[in-house]
Amino acid sequence: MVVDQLSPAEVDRLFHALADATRRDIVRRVLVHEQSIGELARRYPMSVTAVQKHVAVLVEAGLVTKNRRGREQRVSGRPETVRTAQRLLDELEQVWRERFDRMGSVLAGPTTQEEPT
Amino acid sequence: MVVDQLSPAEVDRLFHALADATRRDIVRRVLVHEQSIGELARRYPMSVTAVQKHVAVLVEAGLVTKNRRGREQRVSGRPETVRTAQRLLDELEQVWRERFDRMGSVLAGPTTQEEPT
DNA sequence: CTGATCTACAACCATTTGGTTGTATTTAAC
DNA sequence: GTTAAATACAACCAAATGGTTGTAGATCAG
Repeated sequence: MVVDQLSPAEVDRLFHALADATRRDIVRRVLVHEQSIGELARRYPMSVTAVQKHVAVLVEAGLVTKNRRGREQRVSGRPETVRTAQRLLDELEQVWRERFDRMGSVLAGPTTQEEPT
Repeated sequence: MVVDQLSPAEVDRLFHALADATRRDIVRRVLVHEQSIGELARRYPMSVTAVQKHVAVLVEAGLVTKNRRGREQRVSGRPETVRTAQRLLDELEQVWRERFDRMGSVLAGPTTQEEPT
């Protein structure tokens, strides 16, 4: 039930990587098919260097990988890591669901016990 | 199938809000039961002001709400927004799944037909 | 009313972020 | 062997982030 293997810092990196529209778009593209830095850069109104940095952030987060192919660097998506993020949110939602279930118990009868602070 | 109503900037805010361990912990707590700023602050090694700022970020992201109750401000979690984040990730994963399906089609042979949209 | 508590907010600070330009290295093409 | 293309990387910059302290306004208790 506990997702981890990921340190809080890694989770930070993961969600931080997703908190930028350009990076999300890059992930979307390279989940469809790998693409070079240059190909990606042509799609955004920014320098190749800027895209390089975005890709570096995504690599650190584990959302994409780089594979050198001759003089280009092919970027491809890692769906497992998207899944990891999903599981983290599922855990969060589960916390709420458990409360919801407890509330159901309250409605069902007086046997429910509050957790002490 | 399309999640939207959320602008890219709103999605940015949502994931950015989740990209901090303290904020994730606050969300977890207030999903269980609402809590005042002060109560929350006692749990973290930082000032009340710092926690206030974290809560403000979470409010902007729609992950929590504040409700004044006398002199305190009760913070409670919004599970719908957690759900929204999940759907955004589901969409990302779906992009990959569609590619996977296309690859499957190729492997299965040329007779396979995509489901019309 | 007085005093304590809870929250708000401004000002400040160091670090990180997201971008730039410029230079260097590697690889491909001719 | 030159030249062009793709990437890497350092240096720089403005703005945002995540924290602090200090001050002030509400609200509750006595």
